[in-house]
Amino acid sequence: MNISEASKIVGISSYTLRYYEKIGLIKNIVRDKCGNRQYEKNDIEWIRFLMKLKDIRMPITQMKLYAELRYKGNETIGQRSEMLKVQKEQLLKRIKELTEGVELLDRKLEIYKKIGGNKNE
Amino acid sequence: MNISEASKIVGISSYTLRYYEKIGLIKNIVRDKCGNRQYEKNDIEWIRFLMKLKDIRMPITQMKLYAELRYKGNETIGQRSEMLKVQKEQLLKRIKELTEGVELLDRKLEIYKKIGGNKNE
DNA sequence: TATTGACTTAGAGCCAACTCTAAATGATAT
DNA sequence: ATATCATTTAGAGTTGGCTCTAAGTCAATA
Repeated sequence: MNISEASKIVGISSYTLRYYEKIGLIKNIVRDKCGNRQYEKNDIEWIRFLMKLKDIRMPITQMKLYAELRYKGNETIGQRSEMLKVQKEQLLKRIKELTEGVELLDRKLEIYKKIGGNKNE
Repeated sequence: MNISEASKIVGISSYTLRYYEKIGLIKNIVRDKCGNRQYEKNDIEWIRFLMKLKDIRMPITQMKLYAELRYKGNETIGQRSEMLKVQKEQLLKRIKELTEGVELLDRKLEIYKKIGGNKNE
């Protein structure tokens, strides 16, 4: 599939797809006879995985490192595991912070309920 | 307390404190005879609350709206409650996404364990 | 009195992560 | 054949959120 189709199915713009390639997150995209990018199934899967890493706030620099290891093949699986473990720890920490954030909001909402009545209801 | 003391106790730079004032997140800071900022107890509390909102990824534009309502006084408590409720919903959604992220990482780590052995151990 | 040091301001610079522009090429539709 | 349209590239511009610089003021100390 070409770039605009790929763009649609992964949910990011063509600009961004080219940008990811430019900075090395995506590599070895096949070109057709006109020189246009032809994204294949496993490219799409990889981009989807990248989007997941992005969702969980892995910075692009980290993703790039991960991508480099991936493109080196199976002998880097140990290193990739380590990276993902670190990422997981950070995620768990973050989830804890956000959960505390919810509690803070609940406390604040409770206070507002007491002093303000509910003028918007 | 002056700006550098305030900076230390809230954990953000003097630059950032002035920037927050410039964009309207913080207002009405008392000045001493020399024109230097004198942060008071309730200023510090407000800044700490702002930092919590920031931690939970409320964008500065939203924080600014919230700040404007706060500086208008108690008649805006209804609106502020609404904002915090929206923020809370977003947070809960985010927590769910991150929890799914942890699961994704666990699945990937399981796969790596199977195919790669553990070359880093 | 001279200098040191913390503060003041307006505005420039920086970084991440896009987002877009301009100019060119090549395939398809009229 | 000409126009239209998606694509290509390099590189410029944008946004959010700071971060710093330059030039100046003021109070305290040697």
